[in-house]
Amino acid sequence: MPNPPNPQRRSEKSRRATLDATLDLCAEQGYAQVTVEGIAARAGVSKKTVYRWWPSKGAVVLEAVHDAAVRPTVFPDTGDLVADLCTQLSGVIDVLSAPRTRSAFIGVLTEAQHDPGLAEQMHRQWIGPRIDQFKHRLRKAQDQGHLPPGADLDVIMDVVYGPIFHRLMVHLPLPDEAYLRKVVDSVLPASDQPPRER
Amino acid sequence: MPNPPNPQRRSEKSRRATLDATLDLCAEQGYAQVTVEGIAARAGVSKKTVYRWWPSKGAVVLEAVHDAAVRPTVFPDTGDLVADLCTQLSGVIDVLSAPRTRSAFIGVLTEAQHDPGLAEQMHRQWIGPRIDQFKHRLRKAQDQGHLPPGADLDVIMDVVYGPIFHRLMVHLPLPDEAYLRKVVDSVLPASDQPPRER
DNA sequence: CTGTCAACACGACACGTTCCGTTTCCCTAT
DNA sequence: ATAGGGAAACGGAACGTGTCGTGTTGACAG
Repeated sequence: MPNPPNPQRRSEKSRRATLDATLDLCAEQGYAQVTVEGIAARAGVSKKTVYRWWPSKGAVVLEAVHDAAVRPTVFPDTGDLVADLCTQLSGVIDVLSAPRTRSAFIGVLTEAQHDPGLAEQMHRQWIGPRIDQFKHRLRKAQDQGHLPPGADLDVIMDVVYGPIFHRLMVHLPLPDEAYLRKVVDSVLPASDQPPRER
Repeated sequence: MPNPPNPQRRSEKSRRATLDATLDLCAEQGYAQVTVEGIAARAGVSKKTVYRWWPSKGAVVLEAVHDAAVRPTVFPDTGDLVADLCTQLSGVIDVLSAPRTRSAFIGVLTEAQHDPGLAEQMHRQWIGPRIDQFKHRLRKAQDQGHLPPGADLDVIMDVVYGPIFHRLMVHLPLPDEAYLRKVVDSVLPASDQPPRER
């Protein structure tokens, strides 16, 4: 019986080679053309090894993208809500534009639509934390009087992130900084002037 | 050499059976599990026949969804912009919620991310016309003074459709009517009535 | 701290499956 | 007569699994 492998003995070298090969291949051929066989070959790794640690191609790509994208998309907190929003959104757009991550990102996002397991993992290690950070930042802005207490955080989140996903799905060019600012401005209830000073 | 088939002699019965079987199978098994072989078998049609008229599974599903979704998502014009927006958006959400169309819709949308030909066709016969209708309706509202002349139609479109795609991709429940209205209200520059004080 | 050793992750390769997209052959309707 | 439709089979690609040596690794003894 295949006992679950022991993570302690896992070869970090193989792991890295696999993830790197994955992003490279996604960039070169596009997500759909990438196969587990191809990844293994490029990484100089056995297919068996890939399947030992990941259940599917999607899972490999998810980890590869997560690995590469977490850093550029952290949520800053400089005290200036609008600026912070724009910074974070720009980070996301960069990841969605950079050749090395774009296809992999889109691929895993779309694959998660058909693979419940992948969707669950993506949500747990990615989407969920982002949403929490986002709302946390917005609540803080509320406390500081930069945002009305009654503002609907869900609506704001949808409206701010929505355009990126909309344009992505519909194959329109992604928003640039100026456009982003327009969106952010158009939706954030302009109560920037403190109702009460902090 | 395979001459291009003659559309005049095409069997409408086979076409319908194929499209119906496609939606059924998508609903039953999910888009990813559906195969051309399965479609042909369910439709009582030869695989050859499918490939004679469509280049790929994605193309079949695109036509099937388009066929089923065009009617419920037409853009109304009652003179009331907010109401019309909500109506059309509800139509889209219905298609994205109904079991028979949901999986097929999402499937073709995501597949188009990896298949340029499919993306092009989807844009030509679907997305493009919708965008045109949308902007046409908004310009009319501008002419009638229901929307400020300076309003950025692209921003409005992104912000209004964005939440649907965002929530779809991120696996959150789709907006309901009340939520939609909130979004629409929050973004439409309220020049609907003579400038009200706020 | 160091040498030993069994466990186990690894790479290589081969296997049975599934589905693809195409082809062949014959039938049928126009 | 022509051309689309149905049945069946094809080679090819990729899947996910299994086997088999090889060699690295971590644990333990001294």
